[in-house]
Amino acid sequence: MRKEPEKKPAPAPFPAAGHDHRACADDALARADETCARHGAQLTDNRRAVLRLLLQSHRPLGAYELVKRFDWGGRRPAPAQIYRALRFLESLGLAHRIVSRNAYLACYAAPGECAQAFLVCERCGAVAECGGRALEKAARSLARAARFEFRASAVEISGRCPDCAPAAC
Amino acid sequence: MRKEPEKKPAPAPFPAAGHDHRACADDALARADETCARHGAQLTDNRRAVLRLLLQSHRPLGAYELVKRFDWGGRRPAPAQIYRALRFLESLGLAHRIVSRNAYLACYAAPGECAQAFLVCERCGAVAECGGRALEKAARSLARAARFEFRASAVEISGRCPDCAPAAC
DNA sequence: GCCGCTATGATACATTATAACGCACTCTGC
DNA sequence: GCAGAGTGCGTTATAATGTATCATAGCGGC
Repeated sequence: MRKEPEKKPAPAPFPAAGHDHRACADDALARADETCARHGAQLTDNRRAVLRLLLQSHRPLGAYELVKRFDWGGRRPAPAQIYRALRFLESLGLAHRIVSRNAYLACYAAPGECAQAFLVCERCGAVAECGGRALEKAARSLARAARFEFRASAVEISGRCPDCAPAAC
Repeated sequence: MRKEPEKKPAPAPFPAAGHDHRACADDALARADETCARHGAQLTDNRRAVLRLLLQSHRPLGAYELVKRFDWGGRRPAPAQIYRALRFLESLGLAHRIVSRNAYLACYAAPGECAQAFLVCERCGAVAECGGRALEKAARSLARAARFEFRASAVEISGRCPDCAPAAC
């Protein structure tokens, strides 16, 4: 999902039917370790647990949903706990906030590859991250034209994912 | 701000220094009347008041900020009141929600012209709506490549507005 | 040991948004 | 005029989301 050197325009951002969640998540977790090491940051138990939950779900989860799922030997962490981890993960690009849903999605892309463009299915809630070089370029040129100093762009495209689209084949 | 037939790439989306708020707001309000008439919807006192507040501020306001500003002869409306009006205004494209700020911005553009791309200043909070034809095109093609059925795209670009950018002249 | 730093655990609180209900008004058909 | 449907208003209560704050624990450096 993340190595193909630009053969297809978009390498099927929604996980395919036979998709192996576990391998995919383990993979991403390993990359997260690397990323943290590279930044001199620690992927503590807390943060790792939150990331793992996000990776397992393979779809965006709300902070309070994470609180519910967080198994802490019976107890539950306070929201602040979760938000801290999320902020950390976001700051390293290991997770993204889907602002239109108040939810958080693990990033499966390789470090440099994640482009902050999201396809959000209105029906099933699935979200795919997809490379938006063209989008970012357009955003940058728009900003430049308005003499606006670009820092980041967040693009959320809503519609229907392939599974939910009405028989588009 | 909204009639120039594509002479400049972006016609200064942030209001200029000598900008006449009142005229601009009255103008937009008149257009809102038209829009409502065209849709067979009523721009009731409540809705008009909320829209006017948004237009006056010329920057995004939170729902509770609107509650505070709403002068109702001493009393204050309940949040629900405001949210209802906002939902109505949004549904007709007379106002937009700036998701990244949980705030609402009046739309100053002519009905067909509003493009749902926003430049959000991180420092002063100003937001400009600006035409994003290229952006939307890129978004559409991205969606198509992922076999995703496009319905709408929301683009929020964060950075510094011309006034807040560090001496870019 | 002691300092400075970072992350945690906990409580409380702030902010944003919706549900639910009954009333008032308007329009329509009779 | 009047019943009934539809829409919007005003109100109360509550849900959902996000932060501030503070004390504590652990860890590395000196």
